[in-house]
Amino acid sequence: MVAEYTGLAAGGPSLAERVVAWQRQHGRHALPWQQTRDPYRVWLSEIMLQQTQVSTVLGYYERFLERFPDVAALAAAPIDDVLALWAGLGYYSRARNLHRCAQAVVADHGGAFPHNAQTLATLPGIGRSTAAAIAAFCFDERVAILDGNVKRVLTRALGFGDDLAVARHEKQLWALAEGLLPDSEGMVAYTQGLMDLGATLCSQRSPRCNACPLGGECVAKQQGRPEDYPVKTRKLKRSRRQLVLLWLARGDFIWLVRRPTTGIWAGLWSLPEFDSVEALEDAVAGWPGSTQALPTFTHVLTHLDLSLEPVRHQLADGANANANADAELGSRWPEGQWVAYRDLARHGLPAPIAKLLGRSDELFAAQEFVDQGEPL
DNA sequence: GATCCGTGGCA
DNA sequence: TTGCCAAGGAT
Repeated sequence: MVAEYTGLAAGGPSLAERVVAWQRQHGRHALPWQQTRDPYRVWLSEIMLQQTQVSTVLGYYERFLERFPDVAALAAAPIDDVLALWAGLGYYSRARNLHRCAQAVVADHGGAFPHNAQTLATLPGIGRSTAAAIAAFCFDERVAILDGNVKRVLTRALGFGDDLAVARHEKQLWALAEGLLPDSEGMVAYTQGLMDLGATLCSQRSPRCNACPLGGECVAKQQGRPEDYPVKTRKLKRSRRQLVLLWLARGDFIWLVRRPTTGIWAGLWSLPEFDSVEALEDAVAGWPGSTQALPTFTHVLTHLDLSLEPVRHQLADGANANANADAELGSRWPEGQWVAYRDLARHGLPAPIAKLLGRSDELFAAQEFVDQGEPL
């Protein structure tokens, strides 16, 4: 059931007019990706910002542009270079799709991004909302976005109380969003303004309705319960998974393997993973050197609590032993390689793995206490 | 349609 | 401690 946005019935400024005027005066204008209408830069920002907050993206965006200044440079780069710059941002399929998209733009579109949302949405990693954002920002196309911010703003303004977990209802909201669009001249400010409203005033928990340009026209504010929107039933049951990891070191080098192309951290470099501590111990039993269990720690994902159990094995020196070890390692992990600690940043590592390896001094210190029989 | 895919911040 | 989720998309 949709209560009507009352500004329309009252003959006052339309929702779009209010949002456009507010954005131009009070919205955000200094974000790095707002200084341009270059589709490459806008596209990069939109992909990085998917399910990711602005403050997190800022540093990644600048580093990425410095290394890949245009779509041709990105398309020509090795995927490992892309993943290395994406490491820590999460949702790594975005990085792989980003790379594939750049290559498609070069190969299929003459090196230029398509100028309309419909064609943009055919490219890897660009869905309906992202395509619309690029088309609106770069080409003034009259097309609606519907991300988390806009869902919140529109459901509140319209009093749209139907469950967005139901596809039919979300489709209805898309249609409503399209019906609210201003003329093309206002598309940039309108699109940006909806997101600015959702990110600043119209927040999830404590919306600042007093400062909102929609004022008393907002149905949710009239009802006095803006926090009740949007309605979205969720059954997020978090599961647990155990990761037994082998930190295999030899001198200043560490053995890294490429993770499978599917599943968590797909395609990134990480430590060899085992099904159990026993399986890991069986594998290293015949290798020269010393084995130490490191402290277990938890890494929390949206749907998953990961329990990471790292075991460190320091391979002893010795030409014969090293040759045998390398042969077995190469056989067991064909895509593995010895990486110098100083070169770790050149590899895309999952955040908890980078954190683990970066805390080596701390962990080794803790381990020494264990060796001496002292409590941690 | 339901599930999967990261990380960090916040209450 | 736990839940929630942010400029979503692919399968």
